[in-house]
Amino acid sequence: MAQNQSSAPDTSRRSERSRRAIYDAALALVAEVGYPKTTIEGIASRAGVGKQTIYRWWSSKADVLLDAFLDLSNQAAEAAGQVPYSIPDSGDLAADLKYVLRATVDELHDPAFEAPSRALAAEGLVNEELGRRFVAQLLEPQLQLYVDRLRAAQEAGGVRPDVDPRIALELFVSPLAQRWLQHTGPITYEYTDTLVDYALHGLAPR
Amino acid sequence: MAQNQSSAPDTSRRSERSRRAIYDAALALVAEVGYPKTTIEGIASRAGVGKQTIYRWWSSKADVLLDAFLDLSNQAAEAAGQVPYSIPDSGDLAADLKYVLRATVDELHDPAFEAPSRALAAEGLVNEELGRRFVAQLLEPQLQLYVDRLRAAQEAGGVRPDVDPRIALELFVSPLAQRWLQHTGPITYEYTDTLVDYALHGLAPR
Amino acid sequence: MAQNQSSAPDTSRRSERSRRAIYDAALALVAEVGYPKTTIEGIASRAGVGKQTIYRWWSSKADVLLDAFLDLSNQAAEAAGQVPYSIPDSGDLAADLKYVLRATVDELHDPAFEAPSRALAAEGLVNEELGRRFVAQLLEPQLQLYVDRLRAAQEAGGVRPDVDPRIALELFVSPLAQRWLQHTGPITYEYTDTLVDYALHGLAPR
Amino acid sequence: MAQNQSSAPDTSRRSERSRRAIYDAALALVAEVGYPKTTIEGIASRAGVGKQTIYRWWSSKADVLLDAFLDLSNQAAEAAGQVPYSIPDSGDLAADLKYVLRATVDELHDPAFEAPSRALAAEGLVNEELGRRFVAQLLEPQLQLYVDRLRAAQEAGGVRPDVDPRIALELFVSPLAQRWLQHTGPITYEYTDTLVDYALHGLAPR
DNA sequence: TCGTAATCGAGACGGTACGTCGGGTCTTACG
DNA sequence: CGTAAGACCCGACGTACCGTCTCGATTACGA
Repeated sequence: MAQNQSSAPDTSRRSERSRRAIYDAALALVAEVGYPKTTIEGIASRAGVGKQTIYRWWSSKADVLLDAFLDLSNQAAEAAGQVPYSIPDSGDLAADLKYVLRATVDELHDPAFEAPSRALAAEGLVNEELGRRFVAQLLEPQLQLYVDRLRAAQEAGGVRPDVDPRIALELFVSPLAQRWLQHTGPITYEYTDTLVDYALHGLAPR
Repeated sequence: MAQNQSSAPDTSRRSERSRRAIYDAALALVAEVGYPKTTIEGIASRAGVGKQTIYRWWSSKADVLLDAFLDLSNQAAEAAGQVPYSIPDSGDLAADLKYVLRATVDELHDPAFEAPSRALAAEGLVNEELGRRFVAQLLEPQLQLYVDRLRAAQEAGGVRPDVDPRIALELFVSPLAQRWLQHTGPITYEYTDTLVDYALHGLAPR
Repeated sequence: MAQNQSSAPDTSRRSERSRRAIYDAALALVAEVGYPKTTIEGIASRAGVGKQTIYRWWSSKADVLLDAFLDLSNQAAEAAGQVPYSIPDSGDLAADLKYVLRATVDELHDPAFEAPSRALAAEGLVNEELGRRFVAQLLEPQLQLYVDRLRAAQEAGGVRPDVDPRIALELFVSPLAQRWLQHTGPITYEYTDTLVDYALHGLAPR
Repeated sequence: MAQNQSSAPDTSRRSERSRRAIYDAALALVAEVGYPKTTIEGIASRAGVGKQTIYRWWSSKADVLLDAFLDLSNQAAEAAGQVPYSIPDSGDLAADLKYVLRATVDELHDPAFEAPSRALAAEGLVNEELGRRFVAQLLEPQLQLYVDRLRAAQEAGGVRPDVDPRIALELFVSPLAQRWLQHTGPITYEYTDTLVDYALHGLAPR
C-alpha cells in the first residue's frame, strides 16, 4: 500500500545518531531550563542537528519530548532488567501495594523523571492529541499492573468480588498523582501507606 | 513613605471598565481558540485595550486568566446566592458526598468552566508560582469544605476517629480530578457514587 | 481619507534613528559582502534593529537598498551644494558633454556607488516593479538633463532640429552604461570623448 | 596520471538524457516562474534527476542556465541553417544594419529568449565570473559580426577610416540593449532605424 | 475650576522563536 | 562508476508575539 500523504519521509534512511542526540538534548533542556523555555531551535542546536530533521519526524516540541521520555522509560526498564514488569504478589495485598507505592514515591522524587513527565502531563491537559498518547502509552500500561494485582487479590479473597479494580486502584493512585502534580501536599512513605490502609479498610467504622 | 520605583501603579485610578473587558476577552478567547493560542495581544485587542494596560496590572497571560477565572467563580457563586458555601449535613455522610460530587460532575461538564480551569491547572503544573496561587485560591478552599464535613461525620461517629480528613477526602476527590484532567475514564454519577462507597467501606471484605 | 489596507503603519511615529541605521547597514553590507550575500537578517542585526522594523517599512531587500541608495544620492548631491543640477552650457556642446561624461566616469569608478547601483540595476532587470522605480527615480532624472542640454543646442544650431534628443542622448550614454554594467570594455576619458565625437559627427565621411 | 581529488567526474560516462532534461527543465522554469523562483531542486525534480547530478556538472543555477541557453541558441541557429552567421553586405551599410537590427528587435520580443537571457544578463551584472562567460560566449561573438561589417564598410569608403569599429557599433547596439534590459523606452523598427541614421550621420548639422 | 499627573488606547520598537524553503553534501540502492 | 532519491546540517526567510517604550487623549484629583 502506498503512502497517503505528500512527502512521507523514508523511515529506513533515518539517522539513528540524530534521533538519539535529539532525545538527549530534549530531556537535558527540559531538565535544565524547564519546558516553556525549551525550544525546537534549542534542541536542534544542542543536538547538532538541523531544525528540519526535527520537523521531519515530529510535529511539535511536546511530540519530541514524549518520544524522548518513552525512550528513557524503556531504557530505564531494560536497565533494571525487568521489562515484563508486574507488581509482586506475596499474598499480602496491603504490603505489596505499599511496597510499589513507596518505589513510586522514590521515582517521583528523581529529578531526571520529574521535569519531563510533569511537562508532558501539563501539555497533555491542554493538548487533546498529546494527552491521549500520554495516557495510552505511559499511564494506562502502569495502571494495568494494579488491575492485574487487584484481580489476583479478588480471586484470593482479599478484595470484595463486586469491586471494579480499574476504579479501585484510583483510590490510592490518583491521590498520589494529584499531590505530586499540583503540590497539594507532601509525598512520603507514610502518606502512601496511609492511602493503602484507608482504601482497603474504608473510612467508616467497621 | 513615597514609592521608590517607577512601578507601583495607582490602584484607585484603575479603570474598572478595562478590567472587566480584559476578563471577558481572556475567558472568551481561551474558550474559543484554546489557551496556547490565546495571546496577550489578542486579549488586548479584543478588549479594546492597550497592551500596557494589561502589563501594568498583571505579569503574565496565566496571571490574567487566573484573576478572570476567580472573578467568574465569585460571580457564579453570588448568582447562586450561596457565598458562604458548605457541604450539606443531612446526617447521612454517603448521601451528602454523593450529592456534592454529582453537582461537581455537572460543573465539570460545563464548557464555560472547562477551558479556563483546565488551562490554569495545566499552567500550574509547570509554573510553580501560578500553581501555588491556583491551589491556594481555588482548590484548597473547596477541599476545606470536605474536611469540615468529614470532621462533623467523625464527631457523629460515621467516620473512624483516627482518620485524617485531609487525606481521606482525596480518596474520592482525586480520582474524579484525574479522570477529568487526563481523560482517563468517563465521568458519571455512577462513577462518583461508586467512589464514595469504595472509600467509605473499603475494598477488603468486612 | 482613511488608509485602505489593514495594518498601515503610522508614519509619524516612525523612528528616524532606525531608518538611518538601516540605510547605513544596507549600503555597508552590499559594499562589503556583495548583494547576494546581503540578507535582511544581516541588515537588521548590523543596524541593531528588529527584522520586523524592516518588514514594516519595506517589502524586500531590493526595496531597502533602493531607498538607501536614493538617500545616499541626495546626500551626495546636497553635499556638493548642487541640488538643482544641470549640465553646463558653455556654448560648446562637445566640450560640455565630454566634461559631464568624464565626471560620470569618475563616479562609476567610486566603489561606494559601484556596489549598490550595480546591484540595483541587476535586480531591476528581473524584478519588474523595482526596475520601474529604479528607472523613474534614478535613471530618467539624470537622462532628462541631457535632453535639456541637447534641446538648448538645437536652438543654438549645434544640433539638427529634426533630431529627437531623448534618442540622441542614448548614442553616448548607453554605450558607457553597457561597458560599465557588463564589463564589455574599459571606461576611460578617451573612450567617452570618442563617443561624443562619433555621436556628434557620425561614422560616415562628410 | 591519476586524479588527485574526489572531484573530476568522468565526462565519457555522462548521461546525455539527463543533460537534455536539465536544460529543458531549467529553461521552462525560468520562463514559467521567473529566474529568482527557479531553484536547483525544482530543476532536478522537473527533470526527473537527482540533485547531485546537477551539482556534479555545474556549480550554480546561473551556470546551468547559461549552458542551457547556449544550447538553445545553437539549436536555433542550426535550425535556421546558418551556423557560420554574418551580417549581409549589400553594399548599403545603412540598409544592412537596419535589417539586422530589425531582426534583433523581433528576437528580443520572443518570450522564449526573453526570460532566460534577461535573467542571465542580470546575474552577470552581480556575478563577476558568470558575467565574463556571458559576455565572452554570447555577447562578443555577436558584436564581432558588426565589427566585421563595419570594417568592410571602411574599406568600401562608407565609414571614416579613423573610426574604431568596436566603439562605433556601440552607438546603435548599446541603446537597443539598454532599452530592452531596463525598459527605458519602446523597442520598434522605427527606433532602430533612427539609431542607425543618427549614428551614421551624426547629430550635428553637416 | 483648573492645572497636573496618572491611566488609557494605540502601536512602533528590539528581540526570540516559529515553521518553511532551499542550498550544497552525503549516503543508499540500483543499473 | 553514474544515477535517482532523498536525509542531513545549515542559513535565511517572512510572521507572530513578547515585553518595553513612546505618543497624544482622557480623566480624576488636589490646590
